[in-house]
Amino acid sequence: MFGLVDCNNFYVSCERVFQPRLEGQPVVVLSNNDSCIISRSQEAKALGLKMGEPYFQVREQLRQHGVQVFSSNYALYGDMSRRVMHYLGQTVPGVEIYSIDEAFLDLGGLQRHLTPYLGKLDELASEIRAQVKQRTGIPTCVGVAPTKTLAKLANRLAKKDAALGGVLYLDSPERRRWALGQVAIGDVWGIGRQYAHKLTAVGIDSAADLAKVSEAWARKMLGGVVGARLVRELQGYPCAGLHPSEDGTLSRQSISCSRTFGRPLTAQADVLAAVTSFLSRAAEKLRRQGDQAYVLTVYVQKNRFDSRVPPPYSRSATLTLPGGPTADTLVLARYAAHLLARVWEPGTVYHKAGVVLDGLEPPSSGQQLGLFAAPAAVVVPPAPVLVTKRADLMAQVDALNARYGRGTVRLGSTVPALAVMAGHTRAPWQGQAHWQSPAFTTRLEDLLTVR
DNA sequence: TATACGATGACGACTAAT
DNA sequence: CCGCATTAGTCGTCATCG
Repeated sequence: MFGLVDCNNFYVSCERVFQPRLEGQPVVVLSNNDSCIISRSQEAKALGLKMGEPYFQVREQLRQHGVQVFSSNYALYGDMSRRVMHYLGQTVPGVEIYSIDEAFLDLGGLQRHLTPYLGKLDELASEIRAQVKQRTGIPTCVGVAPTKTLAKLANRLAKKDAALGGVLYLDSPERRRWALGQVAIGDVWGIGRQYAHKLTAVGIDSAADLAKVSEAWARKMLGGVVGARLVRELQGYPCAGLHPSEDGTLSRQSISCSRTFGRPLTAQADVLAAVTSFLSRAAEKLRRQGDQAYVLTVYVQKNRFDSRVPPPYSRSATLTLPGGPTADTLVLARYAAHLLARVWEPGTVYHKAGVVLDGLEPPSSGQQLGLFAAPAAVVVPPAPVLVTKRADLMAQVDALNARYGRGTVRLGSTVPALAVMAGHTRAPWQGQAHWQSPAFTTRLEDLLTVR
């Protein structure tokens, strides 16, 4: 049996925890560079504001209705997420952190101290919900069902119907049949816009309709094995297990960093500064995870919303690192510069860039190489003492940046000389964040004062 | 003026090895 | 040496989800 804990309007809820005046108010949180709406309070949803809506298109509407607007504050949201996940980890034996605001729980074999809840999983779910609220201030809903897909579905219904008290346990086939009939096809986990359109065209309008199709049909219509699994899960047969998150953290298979620029860029030196900066961030995340990367991708994007700009909007270049896996920012940055030159088209106006680290694996010790090992003849191991010095250097840089703030120590190539000479404090690729709340939980000077 | 970011997986085209 | 089939891997693009 699976539980799904999903925080309500998570980013808005995080802002509300530290600013109770926001309760009952329409509130939205904007994405990076104050571009798009990415979190809405119930009151904001009631005004018709949509997820992903560009800010500049609704600015007037927000002003008219007195909507409280926030730039995103990921330091705060990440910290609140850790608090929620930490409590869940302490409480149930298996927790899979699915996203910043969601976790799957293994409610199959409960530990002894939870056995009073056996057969009363709705009571356990209610208790978890109440404890998360009390300990972190974050409201949640909990769905419980025999498969992950049904737990997602139960969670959605728990959110929709306030009479359920934030919890729905699909404990019987009858309840499951009822629940399937309540959910529109496009709201099923794994059914996006394309599939929803395809399915409604042939009269499949609800989760219940989809649960009735044959496996062969699902394979044909919904991308092979993925579709077959989805239908089986709706029928109550688990096809996906729980992947517990080790000590409350998530280990990624890939790490990326990308941003839309503060303004369109045409100079390769400016984009290189951006790419190098993104690469530095990605490499920091890589080292924090304790891994090395074997594959590096750099991509650049034009403005796909500009009708004068013809597709393709994006170009990428990927490289399997000739020197083998590394977590060294300087090594990675050197290759990133080459990859940027490969995708660069002179005379193009660029809008966004990003880097991706793939083929992540822990540092290999001695001769032992991992999944992505190159042929032995090609592997040229650097002198061990040098590796140690470089690893030490990276550790020192990470420590300084952690202590004195991100960007205290950074690569020279992230700082375009012209920008410095012109006295700009902000690099041309950096955006704005006009309405950021204080880092209530992670910066000493921003801590709340209680009188 | 202005339209997110990050993670995952699928697929087609291509290459190398067997 | 070539042609063919198969497999694994690489690389670029696209779609989906939260």
